[in-house]
Amino acid sequence: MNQHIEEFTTLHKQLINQCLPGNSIDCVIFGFDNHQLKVLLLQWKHEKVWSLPGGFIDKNDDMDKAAYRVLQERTGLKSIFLNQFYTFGGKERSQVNGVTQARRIEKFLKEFKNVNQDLTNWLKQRFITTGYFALVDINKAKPRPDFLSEKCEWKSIRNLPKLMMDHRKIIQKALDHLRIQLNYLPIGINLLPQKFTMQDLQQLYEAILRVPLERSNFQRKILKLGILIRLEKQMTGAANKAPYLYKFDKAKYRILIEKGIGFVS
Amino acid sequence: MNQHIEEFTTLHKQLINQCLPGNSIDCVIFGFDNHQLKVLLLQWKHEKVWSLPGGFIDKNDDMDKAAYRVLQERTGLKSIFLNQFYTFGGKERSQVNGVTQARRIEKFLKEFKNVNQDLTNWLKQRFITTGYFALVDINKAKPRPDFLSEKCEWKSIRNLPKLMMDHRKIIQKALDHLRIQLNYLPIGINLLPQKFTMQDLQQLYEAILRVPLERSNFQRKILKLGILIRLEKQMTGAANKAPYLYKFDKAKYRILIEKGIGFVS
DNA sequence: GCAAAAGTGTTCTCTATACACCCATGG
DNA sequence: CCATGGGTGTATAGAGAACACTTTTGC
Repeated sequence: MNQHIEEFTTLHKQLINQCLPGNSIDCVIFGFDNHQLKVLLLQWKHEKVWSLPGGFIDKNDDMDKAAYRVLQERTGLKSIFLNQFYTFGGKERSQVNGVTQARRIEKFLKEFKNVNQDLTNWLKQRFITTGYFALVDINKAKPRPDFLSEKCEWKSIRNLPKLMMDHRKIIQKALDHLRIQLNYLPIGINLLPQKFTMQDLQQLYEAILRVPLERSNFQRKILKLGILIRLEKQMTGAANKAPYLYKFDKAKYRILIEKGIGFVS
Repeated sequence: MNQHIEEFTTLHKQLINQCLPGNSIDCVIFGFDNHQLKVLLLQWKHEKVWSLPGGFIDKNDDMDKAAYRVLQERTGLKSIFLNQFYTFGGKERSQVNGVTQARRIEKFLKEFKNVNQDLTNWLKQRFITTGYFALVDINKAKPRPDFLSEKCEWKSIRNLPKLMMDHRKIIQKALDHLRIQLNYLPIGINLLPQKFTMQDLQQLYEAILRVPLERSNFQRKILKLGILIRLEKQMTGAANKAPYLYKFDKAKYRILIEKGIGFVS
């Protein structure tokens, strides 16, 4: 418990003196595992609800850096695909199903006796939050709760738990963004391990788009992009033809990223 | 001058008591005129530099509402196409070419003797700004300067004047966004007058994309979307065939907006 | 040999592109 | 009748979708 008080004292000073008031960032961190698209979520201590990993912006840092730090601290990953997608500035956004975030915070902080009222007030103010979305290799990420939360886990987007504030809406918007991205950017490189089969990639696309794709056409379409390098075969031990493994040709991948599709006659 | 002092006193109270500190919004308002894509800009009093029309967020308003109000006050338009596109949170964003915004504000406010120091400080703080872009019919808009600025004018995006802070970057990002939008949304409805020729529409697309398009193919492509209604011919008096006028079929237009193009096999 | 999955091929349709052609208009 | 721009037609190449066919693998 002493450790908690100390952490809160540090937090208190950091937030009120060092962070921009009223601004936060939230990260929608996507991973792909077991044919499912997943999101990294935190569960607060003494609470059932979950939330997106988020943070505040140091007065001396770019906002992007704040997002980068959150991502790094929650996943342990350094080199990361990270993009801003939307800023949520509704005045009622801290409220969902009648539960206000202010009430939640008050209740939560009362568990820790020694907490300064200033901190409570700081946290209770209206926040405008900027959403970032990230694509990471789920096998390399090592989820770590922050000290406010008990759990840090991957949750399938098809079965999300109860989320606080407008975080469900934020995830939805991130997904919309991701789907649009898919139309003119190759994205697998961030979500898959180094080596993968064509089926892996197809299942990733299917998980994101929520649409079954035709196997042979998918293969042709992707290969024609010219960003994959075919490697050795993968002997699975199953009673069928062994699939090739692929990896991304990072140089060509990067060139393709520059383009996109265009309305050009 | 008395009027100014009063305005500043009102502003002072409004800002410090009524608006969220550290957050602003900026609007990139596009219009189309004389074959050129234009942006609505303001020029401060006693200054040569220009800026985007912007504003602050009332503590009791959604952020979207703040943007809507700015747009309305600067153009006089009510029913408007308005979209958030990006939030600019760089810590050095108020600085460009060595000139800080803080210095500019200080100098500017000194012209008005009676100004409270609190106001100066409030304006000098670090701001995170959210960019909105709008598409309006340039003929219906009635540009109005706010009381801080002298002029409010349309400027061609191909020849922008000197802009304060990171406003040039903001316009650039809005343009990028607009071009991407063009790939899967019809957008002319907001930028053109009720009736227009196919050439008008094509020139709008060319102005946005900065690419010449093939006349006959453009016509077919657009008509196939099924969102245009052909009207009477327009007799221009020129020595050539008279072009048809068109208007948008708003119902079908709206349906098409819902879709977009998709990676679906 | 058989089932299952992977890889490749074929066909059809639709779109994009380039360009040709005719039509309308006013001088 | 001619120059100019508008509307439509056409030919070709490429992409997407559906599906057939062949190959590989372990039982």
